[in-house]
Amino acid sequence: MEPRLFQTLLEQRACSDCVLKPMCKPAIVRPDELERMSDHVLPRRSLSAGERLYEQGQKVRSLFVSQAGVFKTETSAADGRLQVLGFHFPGELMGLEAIAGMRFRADAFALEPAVICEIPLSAMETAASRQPEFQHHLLQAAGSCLADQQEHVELLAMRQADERVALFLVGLLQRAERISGKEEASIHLAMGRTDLASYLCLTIETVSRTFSSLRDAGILGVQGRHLTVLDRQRLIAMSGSEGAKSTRRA
Amino acid sequence: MEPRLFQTLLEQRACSDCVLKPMCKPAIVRPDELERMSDHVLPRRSLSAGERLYEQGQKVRSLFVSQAGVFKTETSAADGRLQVLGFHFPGELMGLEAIAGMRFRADAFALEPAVICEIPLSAMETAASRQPEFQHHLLQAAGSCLADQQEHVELLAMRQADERVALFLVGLLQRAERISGKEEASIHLAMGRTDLASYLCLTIETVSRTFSSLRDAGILGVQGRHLTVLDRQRLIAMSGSEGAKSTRRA
DNA sequence: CAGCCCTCTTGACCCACATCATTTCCGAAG
DNA sequence: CTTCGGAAATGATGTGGGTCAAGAGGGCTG
Repeated sequence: MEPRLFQTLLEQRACSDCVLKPMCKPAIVRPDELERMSDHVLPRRSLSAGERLYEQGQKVRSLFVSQAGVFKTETSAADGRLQVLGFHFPGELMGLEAIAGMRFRADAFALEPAVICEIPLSAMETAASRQPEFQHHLLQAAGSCLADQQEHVELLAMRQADERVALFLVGLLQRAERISGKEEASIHLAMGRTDLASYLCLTIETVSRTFSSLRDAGILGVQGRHLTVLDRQRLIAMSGSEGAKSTRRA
Repeated sequence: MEPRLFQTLLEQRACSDCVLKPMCKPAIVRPDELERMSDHVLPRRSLSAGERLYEQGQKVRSLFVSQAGVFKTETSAADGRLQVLGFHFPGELMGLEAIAGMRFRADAFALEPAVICEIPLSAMETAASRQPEFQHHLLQAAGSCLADQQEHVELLAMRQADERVALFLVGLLQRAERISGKEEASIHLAMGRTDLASYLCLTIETVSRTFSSLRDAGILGVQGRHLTVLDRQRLIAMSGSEGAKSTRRA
């Protein structure tokens, strides 16, 4: 796919599905007009790959929604250990977990060149008060974040490494398909093995070995960060339900 | 402590700190008056130990806040595996993660005799629109839920069993102290070893062994569900920071 | 094209924790 | 008090994946 086109698709999708849509000036706009729009109300900012969006401990003034590009959020413990808490795709809200303590609880990094929409907290609350519809969207978005986090816990609770990897891949596939609207046969990983391993609470060696065994089983084609789904059914089967062979734990 | 008094303390604390306070009729009321109040706006319900508050898959009409008693939320996977996702203390919001899909994603059970406040979604959104202060509280509450979930992930990412247990206990201690307002030397576990193990992604045997080794190390007194903190400093030290001895993982 | 660096892969070994199997504890019922 | 049953503790053994150690690509720069 031609990059420019891909970018445009992302843009359409991200904006048409964005929690901030009701706040963003060209809220309801025909998709074919989106491309040439430039006068958005919300401030935007471009980030290059690896650039930091916000920093753990920093005071929260705004929340963010990726408009293009995938982000990761990552905490660093006192002893220096890093832990990837989540990956954030276009249209997904970032930073909500920080508003209770008014400080960001993690660093956020762009994993690839990205465009971010910023929403000042004060503007957000004002808009939510005035527009019940937006308030509703906001609560829905909060609920989604929470549901995502729960899924992360459920993923970690699947103890076999291959189940975790499979479940993660199925999740990626679903997110990609929700964006493109069609069934995808390939996955491009925005993150490296290190971030992947951290997110799954495994080592990079284990992730690598798991990919290899999926490849050997004819389920997945693996070329670095480019994956090809060869046997969708078996991949889905591996991602949890089939387990139950041995293993106890309540 | 006399049960009646304890109940009263819980009641004061839960209500004075409740997200729903601005919606609940006797919102600002002197603590000494709370005890004899009975005409609350929000519907309440008593549950006995083990009773289910809501069920996975059920349509969401209301959110809940425990007013007294600890709850657990637990998902059951297709293959029957159960996973405890969280424990919910008085004053904490339950069910927000469900509003994106409009169905509860987990079962909720009272772990002990409990009183629950119910808030219909429609009433909540209306109130939030009319009272910016309540809207603000609600968003803060959503942020807290999210932060709690992140802490759960961080807990699971601490791989050593004893670190997880120590971190969990320190968390309980903090919650108890936030409620009572003073430093606590003992912890009463509302949950059994099975729920504890599930939450920590360990087996009950490992939890039990970890408790024993904490006891043998003179850090903790263990009598079933009643724990005594003997060496607070070492317990806190174990709960993460000290790690970093071996183990890699990014 | 060579040299370099960085990410990923693969192999060999080992340990923390799961698993399986008893035993002990403790509260409720009689 | 004794009996009973479920929860918790303890012991013995096995293994998934962490750890350590080498390669193997693959994309830069000179």
